Amino acid sequence: MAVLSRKQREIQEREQRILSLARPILVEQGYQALSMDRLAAQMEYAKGTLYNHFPNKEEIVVALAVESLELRRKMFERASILRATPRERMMAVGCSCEVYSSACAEHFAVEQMLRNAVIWEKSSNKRQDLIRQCELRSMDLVAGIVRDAVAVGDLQLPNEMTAEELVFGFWSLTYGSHALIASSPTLPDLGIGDPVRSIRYHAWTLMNGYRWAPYLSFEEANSVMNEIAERIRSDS
Amino acid sequence: MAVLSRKQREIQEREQRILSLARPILVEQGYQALSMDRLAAQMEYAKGTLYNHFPNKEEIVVALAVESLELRRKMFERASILRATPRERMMAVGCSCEVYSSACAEHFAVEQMLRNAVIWEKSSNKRQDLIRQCELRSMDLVAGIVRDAVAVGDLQLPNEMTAEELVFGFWSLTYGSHALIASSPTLPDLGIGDPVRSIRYHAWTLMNGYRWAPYLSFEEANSVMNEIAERIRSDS
Amino acid sequence: MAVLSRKQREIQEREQRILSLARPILVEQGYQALSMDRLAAQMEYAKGTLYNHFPNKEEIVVALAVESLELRRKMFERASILRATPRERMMAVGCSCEVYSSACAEHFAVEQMLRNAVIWEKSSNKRQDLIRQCELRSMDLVAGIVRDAVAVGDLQLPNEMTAEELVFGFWSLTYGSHALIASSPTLPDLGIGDPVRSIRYHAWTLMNGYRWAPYLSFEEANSVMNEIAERIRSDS
Amino acid sequence: MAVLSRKQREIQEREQRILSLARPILVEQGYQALSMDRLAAQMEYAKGTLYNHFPNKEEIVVALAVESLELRRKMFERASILRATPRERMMAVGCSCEVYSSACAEHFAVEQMLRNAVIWEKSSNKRQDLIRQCELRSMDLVAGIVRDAVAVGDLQLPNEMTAEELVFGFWSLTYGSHALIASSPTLPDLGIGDPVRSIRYHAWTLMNGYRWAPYLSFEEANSVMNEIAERIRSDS
DNA sequence: AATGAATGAGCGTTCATTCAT
DNA sequence: GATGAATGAACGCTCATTCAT
Repeated sequence: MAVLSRKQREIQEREQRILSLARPILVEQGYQALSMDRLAAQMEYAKGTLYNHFPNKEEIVVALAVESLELRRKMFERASILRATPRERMMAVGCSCEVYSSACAEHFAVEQMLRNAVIWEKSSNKRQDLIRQCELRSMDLVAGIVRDAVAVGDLQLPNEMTAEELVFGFWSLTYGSHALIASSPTLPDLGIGDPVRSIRYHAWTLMNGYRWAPYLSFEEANSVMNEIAERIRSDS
Repeated sequence: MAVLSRKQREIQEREQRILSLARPILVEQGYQALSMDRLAAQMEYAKGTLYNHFPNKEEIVVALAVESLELRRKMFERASILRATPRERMMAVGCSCEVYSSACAEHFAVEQMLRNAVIWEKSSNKRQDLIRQCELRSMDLVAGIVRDAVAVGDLQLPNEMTAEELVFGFWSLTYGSHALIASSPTLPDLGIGDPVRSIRYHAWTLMNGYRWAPYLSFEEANSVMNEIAERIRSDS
Repeated sequence: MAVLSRKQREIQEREQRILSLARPILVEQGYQALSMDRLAAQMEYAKGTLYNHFPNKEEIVVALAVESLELRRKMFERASILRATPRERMMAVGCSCEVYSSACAEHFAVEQMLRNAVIWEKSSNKRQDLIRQCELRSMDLVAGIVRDAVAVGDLQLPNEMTAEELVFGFWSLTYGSHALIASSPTLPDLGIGDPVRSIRYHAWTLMNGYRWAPYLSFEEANSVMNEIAERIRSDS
Repeated sequence: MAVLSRKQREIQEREQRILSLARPILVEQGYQALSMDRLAAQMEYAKGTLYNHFPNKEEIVVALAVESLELRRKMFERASILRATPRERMMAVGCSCEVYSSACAEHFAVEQMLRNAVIWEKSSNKRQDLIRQCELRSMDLVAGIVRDAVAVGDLQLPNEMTAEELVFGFWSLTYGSHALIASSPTLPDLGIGDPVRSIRYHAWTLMNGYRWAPYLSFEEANSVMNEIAERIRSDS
C-alpha cells in the first residue's frame, strides 16, 4: 500500500512537471512550438513516458487550461471574502484578476487554443467537463456578489439586465485590458503609461455609472485595492 | 516613383492575390493549415514564385495582419465623421467595432499570431513598423475624438488621465467583449443572452460615469447606434 | 512427467488463453494489429506475464500456426476413415479441406507469416520442428490412402511418380483454389460462379484422368461429397 | 521540350528504381519490413523525394502488384501464340506460369497484401482499376484458348461448366503448386522431389480427364513444354 | 511469479526552404 | 523571373521489450 502510493505520488509529480514544462513553451512560443520531442528532451524522460501520462498532445493543452481556470477560480473565491461590502468584494475580484494577469496571458492563449476544433475534439470528455464547470462556477461566484449588492440595496440592476450580464461588462473590461497589455508591448508608445491604474479607474467609473453604493473616491478605492492586492499576492 | 512599370504593377497584383488566397485558409483553418504548397497550388504558380514575393511564410501572416489593422482603421475613420457631437462620434467608433466583429475574429486570430515570438521575429522590420504605425494612427483618431469632447466642454478628463488612457478603457471593454464572444460559444449558458446589447449598455454607463455630455437615455443611445451600424454596414 | 503440478496446468491453460485471444486479432486484423499491449489488456494480465509464456511476439504467431496445422491434420484423420474405398477416402480428405476452408483463411494467413524471414528466424527451433512434423504427418496420412489404393488395385501409379507426388497434385488444386477464393472477391466477375463446385469437378476429372477406380459419375461423386461434408461439419 | 522530356525520363527511371528496390524487401521480408526510411536510405535519396513519386506507402505496394500482373499477362500473351493447337497453347500458358513462378511468389505475396482493406483503400482508384482490368484480360485470354478448343472440336465443355470455370481448375493447380513450392522449402522432405514435373504430369492428366484432343503421351507433352519454356525464357 | 512504468528506435508523413535549370 | 524536384529535419505517435519492484 505504502509502495503503491509512493509510485502514484511520483506519477502525479511527473504529471505536474510535464505541465509546468509545457506551459512556458505553449505561452511563449505557441501551440506548434510545443512538441512532444522537445518536451521529453527537457524532462529527460523518453517520449513514450510522456504518452503514459497524456494520450496525446492536445490533452496536455487542455490540462493546462484546466489548471489556469482552476487557479483563477480559487483566487476569485479567496478574494471575494476579503471584504464585507459587495462593492469592495467586486473590487477584490478585480484585484485578483490583476494579480492573476501575468498568468492571464497564459490562460488567454490556452483558451484560444481550445477554440481550435481539432484540439477540443481530441481531448477527453472528462477534461472538457472540467473546463465548463470551472467557468460556470467562476461566473456564479461573481454574479453572486452582484446579487448580494442588489439584495442589500447597494445596487439597482438596470431594466432587464441580469447579474450575469452586469458581470460580463466588468469581465470584458478586465479581460480585454489584460489581453491588450499582454499583446501590445508598445502600449506606452500609444500614450498609455500605467494601464493597470487606468483600468482601475475605468472600473471604478463604471461602478459609479451603475450608482453602486457606497460611493468611494477613486483615491480611497485605489488604496483599498492596493491593500487587497497585497493580501492576495501574499496568499498565493 | 512615377516609374511604376507594368511589371511592378503585376507584381503588386500577384502579391494581393497571394494574400487574398491566404487569408481564408489562415482564418478558417489556422496557421498550420496555411502551407506554401497549397497556396502555390491554389494560385497556380510555382512555390518558388511565392518566395519571390514573401521571403517566408511568417511574412505573409504579418502582411495579412497589416491588412486587417488597415481595414479597421478605415472603418474608424469613416465612422468617426458620421455624427457631429464627440459622444456620438465615439459611439460610432464603438459601432464600427461591432460591425467589424465578424471580421474581428480574423483580425484577432492574426494578431494572436503576431504575439508568437517565432513569427514576429522572422518578419521584416518594414512590416513590423507598418503594424506599429497602424495601431498608432487608430489610437490618434479615437483619442482625437476625446480631445474634441474636452475642447468643446462635453467632457472633463479625470485627474492625470490622458485622452489615450480614456480610450484604453473603451478599447478594453470592446475588445474584451468581442474576444469573449468569439471564444466562449457557451456565453448564453452562463446567463448572458445578448452580449452585444450588454456591451452597449456598459459603454453607455461608462460614458455616463465620465459625465460625458450630452446625456442620452439608453433607449435613445441604442437607436442612434442602430442607425449608425446600419450606415457602416451599407458603406462597407 | 506425471508430476504435471497444478501450477504447470495453470500455466498451460493461460498459454491456451493467450493463443485463443490472439488468433481472432491476428486473423481479422493482421500481424500489425496484434500488439502485446492489447493482448495483455484483453487477458487482464500484465504485459510482463505474457513474456513469461512467450519470449516474443513471433513465437505466438508460430504457436498459432502449429494449432492450425494440427487442426487440419485431425480433420484429415477423421475424414479419412469415414469411407471404405480409397477413392472415397481421398474425396473425404478433399471435403475436409472444403470444410476447413472457412478457417483456412486463418491457416493461410498464418502460414504466409511463417514465410516472413523475420518471424521464422525469431521463433524457437522447438516450434519450428513441430511445424515440420505436422506437415509430414498430414502428408503421410494422405499418401497412405494413395498407397492403399495401389495395394488394392484401384489405382496404378504413373511411371516414377510417388504417392506423395500424386498427393501434391490434389493438394495444389485444393490449396490453390481456396487461396484464390479467399483472395479474389471478384471471382464471379471473372465468370466463375460456383468455385467450390468447379473444384470438385476438377478433382473428380483428375481422378478419372488417373483411372482411379471405382468410377463414379460426377453426380454420384458430388452427392457422396455432400454427405461426407455434412458429417465432417457435424463432427467439428 | 528536350529538357522537359529528359527530366520526365529521369523521374520515370527513378520511379522504376524505387519499385525495383522495394520489391525484394516486400517479398523477402514482408509489408512491415518495407519502410519509407529504409527505402530512401537504399536509394540514397531523401524521404521526401519518395513522396514526390508515391503519395504513400500503400501506393508503392499496389504499383508493384500492377507490375506483377502486367508481366504475367504479357507472358501469357506471348506464350499463347507460340503453338497452333489449343491444347498446346494451353500448355504454353502453363509453361509461362512455370517460368514466371520465381516472380509468382512475389505476385502472390503482393496480391495477399491487396486483400488488406487498409492498403487497398489508401491506393488510388486509377491503380485499383489497372489491377482489375489486368486480371480480367488474363482470364479472357486463357478462356479464349478454351473456347477455341471447343470451337474446333478438340474439347467438349462438361455440363454447365463455362470456359472460365475450366480455366479456374488449371489456374488453381498451377497457382497452388507454385504457392506451395514457394512457401514449403521442405517439399523434398515430404517426398516430392521434382514438384514442377509433378505439376506438369497432373495438368497433363487433367487435360486427359477432360479428353482434350489431340492426345499426346506425357513424354511428348513434356518435351513440347521444355521447348516452349526455353523460348519463353529466351524471350524475356 | 507478476507487475506495469520506462524506454527509444522506429514509423509514415509533412512542409518550409533551396537551387539548378 | 519562374519553376518544381529535392531536401531533411521535424512532427505526433506506436509498441516490443526490459527490469526494478
